[in-house]
Amino acid sequence: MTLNRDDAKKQIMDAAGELIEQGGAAALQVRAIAKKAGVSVGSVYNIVGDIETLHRMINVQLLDELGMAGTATSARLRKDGVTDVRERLLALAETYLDFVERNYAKWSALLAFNRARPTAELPDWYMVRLEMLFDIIAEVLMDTPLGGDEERRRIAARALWSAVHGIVTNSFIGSFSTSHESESRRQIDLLVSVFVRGLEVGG
Amino acid sequence: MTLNRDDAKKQIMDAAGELIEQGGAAALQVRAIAKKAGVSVGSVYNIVGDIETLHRMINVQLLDELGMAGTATSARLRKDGVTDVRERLLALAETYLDFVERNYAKWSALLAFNRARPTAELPDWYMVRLEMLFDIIAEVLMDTPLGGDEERRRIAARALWSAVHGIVTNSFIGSFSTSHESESRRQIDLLVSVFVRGLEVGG
DNA sequence: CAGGAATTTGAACATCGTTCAAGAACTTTT
DNA sequence: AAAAGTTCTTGAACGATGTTCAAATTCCTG
Repeated sequence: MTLNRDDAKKQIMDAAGELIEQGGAAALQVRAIAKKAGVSVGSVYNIVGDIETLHRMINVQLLDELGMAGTATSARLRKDGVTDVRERLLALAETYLDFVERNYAKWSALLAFNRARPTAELPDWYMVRLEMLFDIIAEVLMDTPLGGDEERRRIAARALWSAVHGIVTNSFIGSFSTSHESESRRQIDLLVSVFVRGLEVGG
Repeated sequence: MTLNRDDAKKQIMDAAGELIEQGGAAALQVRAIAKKAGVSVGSVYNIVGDIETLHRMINVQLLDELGMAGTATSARLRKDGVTDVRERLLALAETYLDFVERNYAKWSALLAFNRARPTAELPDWYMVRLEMLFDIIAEVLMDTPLGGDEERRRIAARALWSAVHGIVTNSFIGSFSTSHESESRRQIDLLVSVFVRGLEVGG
């Protein structure tokens, strides 16, 4: 019994994901993928193209999962009637932090993706998904003095998301073993709290 | 006339830097390095170890340069008698942004460095240099209500630095071609301004 | 200048991503 | 149901990569 194309594609994606989780982006090797997925080396190329494309697909899948996690948190907050901006931003940051913790190897591989010199072409597969994440934050910022100014709200949403992203990334790289969890949580808590207070005060 | 060991090392480092600037981390290949530096393949291994070690050396050099740039800005601000916290933080962020712009390929290669699965061992070559950068920020935060609380000041400094780092990284990845410059500057300006206002207001 | 120590060299090796002619499997036609 | 045509799968082969190490070369010392 052989696999049809869709099943084979799923097998390859799963094998690739497991390999990254076990050995990082460096472990994403055609022969290992083929063996784990139960197909030949040539089939990997027929089905997913080259390795770079496969890694891109893994990254897209990962960003989509993150987007769904963010959307789910956002919906839960709405259902629970949580209105406090600080609390909602912290909950979303917590969702992001949890996600990176649970998918650290894949996330690290995503960040290490750009090994070739950056070209002028913008990777829209990345940006399109980032926009969705920004929008989740922007929606929360509706309930601040920024609510009326769409442009500034957009800027603030991107800034906040990128800020949390930077904190999480640096904390994980920095002290992976012991205190990265509480360390990044404290940084996020302080940054978000102070930022929201600054928002609610200023004109 | 042959090269002595120190000269050869410098030649190799320079060649490696040029290769990264031209073709990213993927262009860091032994034979290209050896040819450009005027030594043999074996000598590259005798002098700098393997390619990963060489890339680590490039990264350390880069972080040191960034540290020096930050220290220089800090000194200039002190000499000019600039006391406003917001202005000083923005000047430091501008220094960072300029640095990444001028060394984009090398910086991108640094971010793409961790291709193997992250181990429990913390890369102290990275952390030691990051600490220096954090300290520059922490010094500025002395002139805020956080001045007395050393622990919270440390957290805030790391959070701020990581935040700016995240903004710059995302902006460069996002829209490399046209508006990444003004986009990241606006995000940094907004984040720092709101954050400082929140600091000066709250207890 | 001879002899030993240290360094440099590049061919050789293992392994990587990728290709593609040949075979296997499947579909359509007669 | 057999044949012809089409599509897909396979894995050996190719070029390129990081790394090694015996031989050659250079350097140092008595």
